[in-house]
Amino acid sequence: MPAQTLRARVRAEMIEEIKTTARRHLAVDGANLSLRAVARDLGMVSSAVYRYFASRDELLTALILDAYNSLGVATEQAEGAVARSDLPGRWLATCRGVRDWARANPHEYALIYGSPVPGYAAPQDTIAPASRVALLLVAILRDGHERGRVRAERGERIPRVVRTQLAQLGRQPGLGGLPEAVLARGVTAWVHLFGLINFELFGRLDDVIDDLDTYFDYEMGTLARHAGIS
Amino acid sequence: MPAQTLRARVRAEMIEEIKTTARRHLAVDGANLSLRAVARDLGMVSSAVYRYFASRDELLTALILDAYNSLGVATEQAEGAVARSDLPGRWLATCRGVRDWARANPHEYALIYGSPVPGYAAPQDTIAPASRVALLLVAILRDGHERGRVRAERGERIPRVVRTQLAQLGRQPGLGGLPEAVLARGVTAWVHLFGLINFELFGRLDDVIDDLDTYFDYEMGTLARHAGIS
DNA sequence: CTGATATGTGAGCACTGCTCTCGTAATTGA
DNA sequence: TCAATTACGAGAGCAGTGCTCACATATCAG
Repeated sequence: MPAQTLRARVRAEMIEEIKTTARRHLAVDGANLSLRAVARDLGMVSSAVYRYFASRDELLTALILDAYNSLGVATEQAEGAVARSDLPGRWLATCRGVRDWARANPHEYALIYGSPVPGYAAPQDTIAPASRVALLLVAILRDGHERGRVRAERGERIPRVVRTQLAQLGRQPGLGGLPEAVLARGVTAWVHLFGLINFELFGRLDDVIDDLDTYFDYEMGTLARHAGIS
Repeated sequence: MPAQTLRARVRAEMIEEIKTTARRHLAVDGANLSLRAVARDLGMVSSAVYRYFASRDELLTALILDAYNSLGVATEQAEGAVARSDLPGRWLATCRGVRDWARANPHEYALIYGSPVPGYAAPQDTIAPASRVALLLVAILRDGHERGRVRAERGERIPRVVRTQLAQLGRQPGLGGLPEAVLARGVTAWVHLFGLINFELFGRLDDVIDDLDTYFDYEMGTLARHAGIS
């Protein structure tokens, strides 16, 4: 007799199977995912799926959560493979990690970084997985700052409102003790990273930049230097 | 007897009416627009709509085209209201113009800058309206460059591949005669502008930045300075 | 072993995009 | 001016959708 009851185990497998086939359908149909089609593929009747997911939205939410975590681990692995002291290397690896995952899983990326489906409110438990990449960027900045190799650019004037906002943001767990100027660069880089990937994936750069690999690295390098990473 | 035949005129009005109610539905249902619901609102049967739009996709395409142009004229008007010599003012007005329009018409914005609907290929006639904002940004840079007030930052090294790509891009109509370094900043700003608005509209900055008005202006100012606008 | 629970089935409802046929109205050419 | 053509709206119908419900069966806990 296993630790889990048989029914619980087969249920977990079923959930995984549903999500897997749903992901496969996602790559074809995009966000308008058909529960019935997924059920058909699994050889079950559509109403049976509702034993596992209360609605189509709930299935999509599960896929979104998985996507955030999948992106998170992929990026963290890429970043983790670089020597701790190599800050620019870690930075670039992080950015590339996001982009590579996005290009490998464009539909899942669109699911989490495209337009939100109307009336769909992101549940509370998605916000932690959703911030993994941002935390990774900040971690690099913090490491660099602690080693004295990331310094706030002087002479730049941040509006007082923004500065206090950043200070407040810096008090959140995981963002501790960074000067506002550095944190500001972090946010800028975070926005630009996903902005660029969005434009690339959604074809907005198609007749603008050919060699997107090189351009991406160039832009991320600029961001890194801008953030004070040497 | 009018210049247009009566039928042609009432047809044009009908098309406009359909698009207007479709836009209203868009603000509620989001991108999954119901042709039947639109028809119901207009007191006609669903099949009648097909006399005006061959498919739901075609109606969406028309809305997309209108949205691009609406965003274009709004931004161009905002930019046009600033004295020609005030380059930072024109820049900020342009960026604010985009953001204001996006915030005023979030669903139409999502339609054109959110994830593309799967299997939907942007028709050829959308690319010109889609580039109006970008051309506006470049026009400001070109004006500044001609007046000798926008100078390429020295000391920055652009990869050769990117540089030749930018040179080729600069040969396109409307982008004439800008140094690659300036053009590079223009592209960066363009990406960042829409990246930031995306993050704002899609709620990604909700627990990060409170005073988004100030932050936006701050970021756009940084971009302008970065692009060499003084 | 028995009662409770979890799961799959199939019918059904209201909705969707889209097609087709059929009258009717507006337009056009002779 | 009149006939032929064209444009348009109505309505039925098809295949698909998300979702609910009653019902049967398999699995569990006590």
